[in-house]
Amino acid sequence: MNRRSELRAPTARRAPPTLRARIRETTVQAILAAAEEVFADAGLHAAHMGTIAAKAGVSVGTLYNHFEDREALLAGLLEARHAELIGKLDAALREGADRPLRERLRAILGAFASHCQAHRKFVNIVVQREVGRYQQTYPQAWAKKTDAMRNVHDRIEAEMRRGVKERALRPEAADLATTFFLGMMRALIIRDANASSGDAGDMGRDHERLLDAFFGGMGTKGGAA
Amino acid sequence: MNRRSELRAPTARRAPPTLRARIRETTVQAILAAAEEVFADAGLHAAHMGTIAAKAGVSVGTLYNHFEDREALLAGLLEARHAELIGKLDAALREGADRPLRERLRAILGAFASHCQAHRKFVNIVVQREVGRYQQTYPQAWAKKTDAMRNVHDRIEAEMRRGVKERALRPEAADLATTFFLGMMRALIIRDANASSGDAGDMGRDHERLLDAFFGGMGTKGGAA
Amino acid sequence: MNRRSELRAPTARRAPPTLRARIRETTVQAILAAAEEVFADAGLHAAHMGTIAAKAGVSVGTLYNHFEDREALLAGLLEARHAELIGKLDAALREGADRPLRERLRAILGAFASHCQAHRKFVNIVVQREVGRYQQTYPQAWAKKTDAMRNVHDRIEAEMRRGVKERALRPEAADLATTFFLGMMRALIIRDANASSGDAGDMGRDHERLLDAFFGGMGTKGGAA
Amino acid sequence: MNRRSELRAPTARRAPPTLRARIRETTVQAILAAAEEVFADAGLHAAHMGTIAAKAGVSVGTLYNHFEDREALLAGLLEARHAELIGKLDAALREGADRPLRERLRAILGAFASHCQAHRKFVNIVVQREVGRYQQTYPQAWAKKTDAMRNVHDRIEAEMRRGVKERALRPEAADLATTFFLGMMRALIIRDANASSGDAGDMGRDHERLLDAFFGGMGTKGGAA
DNA sequence: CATGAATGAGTTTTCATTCAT
DNA sequence: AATGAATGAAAACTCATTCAT
Repeated sequence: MNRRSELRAPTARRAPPTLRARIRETTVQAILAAAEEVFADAGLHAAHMGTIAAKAGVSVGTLYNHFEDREALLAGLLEARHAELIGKLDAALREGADRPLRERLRAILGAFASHCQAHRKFVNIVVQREVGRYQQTYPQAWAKKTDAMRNVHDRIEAEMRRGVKERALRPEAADLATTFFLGMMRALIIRDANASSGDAGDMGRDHERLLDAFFGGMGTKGGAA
Repeated sequence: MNRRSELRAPTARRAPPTLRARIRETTVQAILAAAEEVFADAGLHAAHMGTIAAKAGVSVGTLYNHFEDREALLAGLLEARHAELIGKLDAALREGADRPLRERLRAILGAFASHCQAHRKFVNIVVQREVGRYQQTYPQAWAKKTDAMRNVHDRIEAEMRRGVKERALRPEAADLATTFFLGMMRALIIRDANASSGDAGDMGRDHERLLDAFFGGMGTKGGAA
Repeated sequence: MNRRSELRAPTARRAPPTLRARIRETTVQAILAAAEEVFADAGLHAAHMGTIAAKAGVSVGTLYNHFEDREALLAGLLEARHAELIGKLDAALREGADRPLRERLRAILGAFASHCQAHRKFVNIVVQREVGRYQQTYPQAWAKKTDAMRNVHDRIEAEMRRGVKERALRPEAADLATTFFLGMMRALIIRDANASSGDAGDMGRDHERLLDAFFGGMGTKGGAA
Repeated sequence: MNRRSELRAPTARRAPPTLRARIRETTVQAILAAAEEVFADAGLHAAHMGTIAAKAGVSVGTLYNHFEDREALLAGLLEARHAELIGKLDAALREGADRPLRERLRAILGAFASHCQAHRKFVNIVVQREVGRYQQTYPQAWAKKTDAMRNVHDRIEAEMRRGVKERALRPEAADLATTFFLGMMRALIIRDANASSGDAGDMGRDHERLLDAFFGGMGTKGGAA
């Protein structure tokens, strides 16, 4: 994860391969958790290494022992969280693989909601698309972000295509379905993020409303002909 | 727009009251245009006063002759552009006031699309919600942003409520209708912003698709029951 | 001298082309003088920007208004001082052009001695060859140094070749003559630099001794046959 | 060589008194060899403990088990190498004690050349006089350096004085003879160090040319009268 | 003794803001 | 008003040194 650590002089002993490694891992996790909070709360540019270190309970130097520089820390954070999200997404899709589209999309919403609860702060960074702005400033982080976005998009789009085949979606809707679905989901997530963090609302109910709207629209039967 | 400029009023001279004012206005507009580009391209934190000045063709000092400080410049920019957007929005709504909801929403989409074309860069700042991140850092700008968001949201929500009364929207959809409508619209805007800026796609067609999806959903009639 | 200053917005006015420029020049000179002292006293790596700024009576920021970075400052210093040395050297050579080799070499020694008096500190940096060590660290500075060294060497070698033609030097000595001459001169300069800076010794006498040794050697007539 | 190691004496154990010592010595030699390279290649300030440790194949901690701190390592290196040089020099002088000055000086040149071959890198540190710059920064190392320089200078000066008595040197040349001799020798060493390390040139021939120049000068008999 | 992660003081560099001209 | 050099507080990053294992 860090160039430095890979260049170390060859260690002869093998004896305690786990103890140091485990401490190391603990430190890295603490750093990532702190970085998540600070990056989300302060924004990408205003997140200072000193603040992150303080929140992680380590010294600045330790940050640099584990991550090449500020950007590598951000990239590492994005990578870790995205991996987790993709994992949840795939699990949900695998589980609902042979159920109808509506249930599969519900599972996707569930995966996102679960990830939002686990990493509310992190989601803010990504959903609000902040990294996108820093394409030139943080190319490494940007790459991670783009990868993940495409992964998510592709997985959902695949479901949408299957949905068309299964006659659950109208064919002419196929190409914008993913865009609109993600747009509506994002709108929900942002609304909840903004709502004074206390009440999370009834997530389940909102998901049903989203699915209703997605499949059946919000108009009356004859109304908006 | 600037504390300094407001104290300038009681000048004795009368000679060319409009010439100076016009030069002044030209300068301010050039600064705003430059700020728009730089804030959008570089991001809120990485947008430097020197860069803006250079792009506006003036010196840094001039920036400070017109805006109290960096944040005031950002706030001024947000205010100017939002005013313009709200203006377009109101015009569209006034014009379509007695037509059905679908047409009123189409007019709203049109107003946004028009604003996006005029100020593609600016829209990036707002749609991507970056300012939200800087609540503590830029309170003044944050206030402007919040105002504008609420203004837009309220106007659309009013239409949605009218839509329910007009039997164009199902009553139970009312409270999330605005959220979903804006979410879908944003998804479209972002997609186009990302698409290599050359091909704008067929905006009109996408709007119809959005309205179709909004009113009638994307599912087959019986499919996702 | 600095990338930043060249990117400035085009200034319309031409009116006071000298005042600001003159202040600018004064500042640059003050910075170079301070840099010379600090680089020489503290060494290339231990010379801190803060120290230089303090000694120059300006703020750190000002250093960066005139020089891209630390290395550019060092490179600028080397360039300025080398230009001066080469100037003196050429003047000396032009003046003595039609006199015998011994006098031409004496003039060269004089040019160096004069430069040493004017920039004793600077000479320490170069004569002690410190920059050479930092080939990778300060490539820009290293290039300037190398240029200058070659310039000096070439000019002296040209004299040596003329000296052979004039029958003042033995032909077989030609190729090492420059090396040995510079070696002896450097030895003298270093000795004086180390001597508690007060007594400069009798420079003129030492030069004669050097020329004696260079032309006639230090052995007795028959002794070291 | 290190305060810590000197306090280790009253150990009760006796078992393998030489094995440990030999391992110890091996480690120290590896460290010194690595330090020599890194100090020479990177310069006194840019030579990092981590780099030295890596090159020596040990961990940073081990460096500190053998040397009090960074400066002690440098001082230890200087001491070891200087001791070796002085040893060679004394051997050469002892051997040539009853031969003429020219041969004694040739032996000195040989001793230096041999040392240069064995420790080309180290020689760079000293010949280029870099340590001189760090009088305040590395007082310990500076002291070692000064000692060694004086030792070398004194030994050569003694020979020069003997040379005067033996009528091999002109009396009036005596006081600058050492300075010039060392200056010429250094010039040769530096020239070879700069020459792309492959071709060492004909060292023996260059030494003769140096001795010719030193004793007989480079001028024609009557030329530079 | 060896190891290597943690520490944090010390440096370089950036950039919003001021102000003399 | 416009100009642009000077300012200096604030950040990122480095690396010698320590110490628990």
